Amino acid sequence: MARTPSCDKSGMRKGTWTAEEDRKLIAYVTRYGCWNWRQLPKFAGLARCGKSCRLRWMNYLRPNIKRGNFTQDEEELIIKMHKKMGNKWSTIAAELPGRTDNEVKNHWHTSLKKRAEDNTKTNQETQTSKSKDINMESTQEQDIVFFHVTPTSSQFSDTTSPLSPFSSSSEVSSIDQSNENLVLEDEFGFLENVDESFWKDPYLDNISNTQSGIVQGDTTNNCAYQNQDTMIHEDAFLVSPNHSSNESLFMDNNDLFGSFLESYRESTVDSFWTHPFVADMCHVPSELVTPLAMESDYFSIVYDEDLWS
DNA sequence: AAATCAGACAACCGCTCCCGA
DNA sequence: TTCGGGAGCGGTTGTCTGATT
Repeated sequence: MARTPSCDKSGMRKGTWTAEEDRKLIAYVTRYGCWNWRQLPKFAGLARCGKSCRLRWMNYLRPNIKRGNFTQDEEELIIKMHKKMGNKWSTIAAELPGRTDNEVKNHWHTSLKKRAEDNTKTNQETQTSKSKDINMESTQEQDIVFFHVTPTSSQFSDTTSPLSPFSSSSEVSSIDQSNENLVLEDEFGFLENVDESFWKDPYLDNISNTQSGIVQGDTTNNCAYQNQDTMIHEDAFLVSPNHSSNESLFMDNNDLFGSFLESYRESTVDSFWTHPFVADMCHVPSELVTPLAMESDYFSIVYDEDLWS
């Protein structure tokens, strides 16, 4: 998936974005906004063209982006809208909160296109068959075709379940929708299932305070984990507790940071899983994060108490 | 176990649109 | 009204990953 990093003629980096680049872009845009994409990389300390920065922010880093599999409703809407307006991906994406045009476009090309074609074919055959018996006066109803697809594992999650980068995995199928507590334990049973050896990992030696939940952060080494096998984000954003580093910008302006958190509070819980903000949340002052965690059944934090004390 | 294939998706490229001077 | 620069959009590519042979 990741492209081999390279540079173009002018020395601009190309290819996959690194965690460090993401961090710089997030930090800059969060503080100053995207006032000029062309100039932005220069001020943000990025050796990227503005276009690349914009794409990265719009498609992956900005808040409220929904990751994970498309629901059946979303897929039906995409197919329906595509039939009506063609490749107007941005218009279609606008009807799907949290989805980007790029994501919709990719999903169309990888799975929906063929399905839509097959369905149209089937539909036409059905119509041909019917026309032998029925003299249809109008074909108006053919303009909109609904596709009823047999749910697969990738379509299992409904709109009420948390969409995380892991929600498409097989463990989701063990969800007991009738018991929320059980759901959390089954799907995200990290805490009770943690292998002792995981906590002996030198990366996590300094973790001293554990709240129940899902996201496991390591402020010492800037990593966030979903479980011992799945690191959500390496080189996660560390907000300096002593205001001395460049990363202390959130601390310097609590109003700004407050509004930043507010955007998460207003969004669905899905956004907490948006890479890499989950990790970012692990590295903000506990007094800011804890209330946020209390509001969500799905979010919590592990942090280095000594670091923040 | 290795090779091959197909699906998925991040990212680039070129074109068009829009807006301000 | 025209022109230039920036932003946005859609097409396409390149690479990874999991499934299959």
